[in-house]
Amino acid sequence: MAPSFYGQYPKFHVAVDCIIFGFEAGKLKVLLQQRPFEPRQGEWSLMGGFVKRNEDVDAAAERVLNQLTGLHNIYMKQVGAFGSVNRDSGDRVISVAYFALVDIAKVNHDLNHQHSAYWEDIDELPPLLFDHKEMVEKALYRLRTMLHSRPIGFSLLPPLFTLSQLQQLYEAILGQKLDKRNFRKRIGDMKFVEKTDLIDKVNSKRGAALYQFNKEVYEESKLFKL
Amino acid sequence: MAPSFYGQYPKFHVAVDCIIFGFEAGKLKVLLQQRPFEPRQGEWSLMGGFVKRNEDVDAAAERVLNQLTGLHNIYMKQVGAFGSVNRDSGDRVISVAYFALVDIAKVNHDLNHQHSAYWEDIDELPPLLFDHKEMVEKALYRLRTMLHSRPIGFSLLPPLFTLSQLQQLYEAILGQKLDKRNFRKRIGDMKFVEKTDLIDKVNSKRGAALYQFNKEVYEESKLFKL
DNA sequence: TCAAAAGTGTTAAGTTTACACCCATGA
DNA sequence: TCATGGGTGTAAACTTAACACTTTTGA
Repeated sequence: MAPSFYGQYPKFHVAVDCIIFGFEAGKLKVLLQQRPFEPRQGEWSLMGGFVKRNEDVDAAAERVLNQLTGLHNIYMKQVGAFGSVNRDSGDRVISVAYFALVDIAKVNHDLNHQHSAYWEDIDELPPLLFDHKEMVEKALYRLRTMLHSRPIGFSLLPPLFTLSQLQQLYEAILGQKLDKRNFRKRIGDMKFVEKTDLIDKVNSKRGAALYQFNKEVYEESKLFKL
Repeated sequence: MAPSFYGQYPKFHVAVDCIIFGFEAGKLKVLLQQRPFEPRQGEWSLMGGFVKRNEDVDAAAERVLNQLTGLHNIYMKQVGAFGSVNRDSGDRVISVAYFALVDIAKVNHDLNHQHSAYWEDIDELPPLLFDHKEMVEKALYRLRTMLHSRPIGFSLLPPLFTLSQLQQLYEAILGQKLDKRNFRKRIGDMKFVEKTDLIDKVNSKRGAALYQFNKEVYEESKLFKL
C-alpha cells in the first residue's frame, strides 16, 4: 500500500479558535468578536481561522492571534480538539482551541476594531456561537489549574506591576479572595519575582513598590507553588 | 456568504490515536501495534484510525479502541491534537490522541493478535512511529496529574482488588514508591473504596482483603486526594 | 484631617512524612 | 519452621489558614 492508501479516507476542514485572556481593572477578560461571515454572522464568537495547507496547527493559532492583536511570541497552550459532527452549522469543521495570555496594554486596538473584537469580562460573557462557551470554560479550567504550578500569570500583566495588582489577578483568575499577608509571604518566597526600586503612584497615594518577573531566575529555580 | 464560503479552505485527513493503558504484574503497560500498512509498515505505533465522514472525533477514538480490545464504555480522555505539517510521512494528517484505561483481563486477546498488538512496559517502550512517543508522554503526564485528583486508577484494576495491588498500581503510574501505612491511611479515608468480606489467597499465603470501588458513593462524596 | 491603598508577624490547625513490628499461612 | 506478603499507630516536621493594625500621602 502506497502513501496514497490514505486517499480513500475523508478529509475535513480544520480550524483553530483562540481564547485570548487579558487582565484589566481587576477583571479577567476574554477577547470576543462579532462573527464576520455567514452562517450566524454577527454572533459573539472566539476569533478563529482555518488551518492552511502547509501550516502547522500551532502556527495557525499563532497567526490568528497575531491577526487580531498584532502580537508575536505570546504564551499559548492548546486546549484541545473539538470534533462533534454538528458543532458548526455551516459545514463539518474540526476545531482546535488554544488559549493565549496577553498584556492588554500591548494589543493593537485598531486591529481589534477592524475585526469587531471587544474585551468581555469573564463573569459576564454573552451567549457564544457553537461550542465556544465550552472552549472558554475548558480554557479557564486549564488556566486555573496551571496557575498553581507555573508562573503564567505574569504574561497577563505589564512588565512592572505591584503586588496588589498581582493579587487581584490571581483572585480574578481563581474566582476567590486571597489573604493579603499569606499571598505576599508566598510571593516573597519566589526569588524570580523581583522588587525594583520603582514606585507606582497611579493606583495609590502612598505609592506601591513595582515588581518584575525574572524568567531566567525562574528557569533556574523552577520553584513554584501558589 | 453562504455556508459554501468554507469551501475555499483546504481539507485534511484527521485521525485518532489511542494510548491504551493497562496494569499487569505490578507494571503499567501500553498496548502497541506493529503498523499494518505503508509507509513504515511494521514499526511500533499506537493504534489509530481515520475519522469517518459522519463520526464525532470522540466516537472515532471509541471505535478504534473497540476494534482493538472489544471493549465498550471505557474511561477515555482526549490528550490533544497533533498537527505539525510533516508529522506523518505518508501525507498530511492531523491526529487527535486519546488515552484509555482498561482492565487487561477484559480485553479480547484474539483481537489484539489480529492487529499485531502487544502490551509493552511503559518503562521499556520501543522506538515509536512519528510523534507517537510524544503522545504517550503527554498521556502519561495527564494520567499522573489526574491520578491525584480523580479516582481513575480503579479503571485499570479488576472489580475486586487488594490494597497491595492498588498501591502497586499507584507506584507504577507515579513512578515512585509509596509508604504502605500512609497509603492505607489515605485509602481508608475514601468511603468509596469498600472492603468486601472476600479474601484473595492468590497473591499471599495469609490472604488479603478484597476491596471494590463504589462509583455511586464517590459521586456523592466527590472527596479525593492522594 | 481623613480616605484609600501599602505594608507587615504570629499562632493555631491541619497535613504530611518517617518509621518497625507482629500476624497468618502454605510450602 | 520459615519465608512471604498482610496488616497496624504515633510523633515530629512542615504547611496552611486565620487574623488587625500602622504607614503614607493626595485630595
